[in-house]
Amino acid sequence: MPRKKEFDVGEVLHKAMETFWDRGYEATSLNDLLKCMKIQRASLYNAFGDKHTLFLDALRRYDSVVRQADMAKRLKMSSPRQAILSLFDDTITVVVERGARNGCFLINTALELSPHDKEVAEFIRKALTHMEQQFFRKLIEKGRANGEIDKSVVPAQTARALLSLFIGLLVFSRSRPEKLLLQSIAKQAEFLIPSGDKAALGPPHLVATG
Amino acid sequence: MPRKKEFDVGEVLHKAMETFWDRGYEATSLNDLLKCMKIQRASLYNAFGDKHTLFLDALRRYDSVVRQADMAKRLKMSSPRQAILSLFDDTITVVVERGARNGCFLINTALELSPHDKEVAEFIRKALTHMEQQFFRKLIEKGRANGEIDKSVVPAQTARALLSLFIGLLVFSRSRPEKLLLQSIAKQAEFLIPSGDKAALGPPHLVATG
DNA sequence: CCTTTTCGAGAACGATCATTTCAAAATGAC
DNA sequence: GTCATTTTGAAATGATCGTTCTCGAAAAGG
Repeated sequence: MPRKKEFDVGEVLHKAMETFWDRGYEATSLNDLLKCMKIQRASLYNAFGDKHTLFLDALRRYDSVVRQADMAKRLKMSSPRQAILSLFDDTITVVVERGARNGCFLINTALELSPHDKEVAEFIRKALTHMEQQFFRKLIEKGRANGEIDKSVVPAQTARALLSLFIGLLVFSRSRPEKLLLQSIAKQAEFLIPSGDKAALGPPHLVATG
Repeated sequence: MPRKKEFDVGEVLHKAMETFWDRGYEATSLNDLLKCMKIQRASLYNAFGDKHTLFLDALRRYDSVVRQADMAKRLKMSSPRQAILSLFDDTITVVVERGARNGCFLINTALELSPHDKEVAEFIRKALTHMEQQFFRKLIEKGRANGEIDKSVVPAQTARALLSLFIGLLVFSRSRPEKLLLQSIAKQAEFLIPSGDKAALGPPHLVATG
């Protein structure tokens, strides 16, 4: 039978993902991709079809390898409340200390392509909904159940607010990656999920300090 | 002296702004611009320089004519707290009822160009900072002063959180323009600036309902 | 062996990109 | 009317876009 592929498909797809993530869809040319993926033109078209298909594959890879993997890791943490807060804290750490200014590939793409690309739009819609329902909402419910989060917190609504705050954080990480600014946002995330009977604290808005 | 211009510069710039706002910088071609501005190639280059300069002009126009004008209007409102909340409510109304899915030109551009265009990045940084300090922060301080907003609210931090929430709202308006989702975010904005002595309400996290 | 597929390296495709150029028409000042 | 100036319409620029194709060499299975 045929000759085997000389490059690892997942590996070069990952490289493509990084480039699209950094520059967006329109600003990334085929030559840019070839350079970073280190494969030939024919190989790219043979393995991935066209640019748009490659982009969707890269987006899917980001969603599973980066986003869902990270979420799964946090969902397994023993403290639901800490799982949520660690997402904010870790994001800040990566931005401030390691200088990661790429934001989130999904959010970047949501703004660039969602209004004009139905296929991309649908994928992003599902990913954001998944993040809202299966990450934030689920963790809030677990936290309420085990007493870490105050019962007054409404899961559905707070999940949406946390996601919104997190999106703001990601936007800032691309345009105003200032530590104090990002920390204020994380602090308010904490404020949205006040501790329950397991941990004693005053009314949440009284602990607001930076 | 010379022949007079046959088009209104501000008018055609406004048209260019709308197109860039809708599609972004890279996805908008010169032909797209010429079609929507209804002027000739030579006229465009004569009046605005090149595409990048035109884009910056459009961005500046958006900032002054759309953003700053709206902020100024709200800053003059009698109730500072309502001024903030009306920004969220009005945005939702425009998105849900008038189908405005363009989001915010500044935020869209922040994600598309900020990491790779220093000139744009600096302008956006200033605009976002202005919005944080001169709109949210100033209104929170006024609200605290006149008793509409509880004294426990920390202006600097809450201003950042509100801006972050608002950015989330704008991102969603481009990718998930669902009324209930957007309203949850607005509700949490309300939650971040609990009423002071002028209006009686329980602890803020107890009023969470849709 | 032969067949099949992928490889590297590149040429070539037509289309579109942003930008420049140019002659003709139109305008306002004199 | 004349001249200077700027618009207009359109053509032409060279570059780059995504995509297809060529071609010989290399590698694996029958």
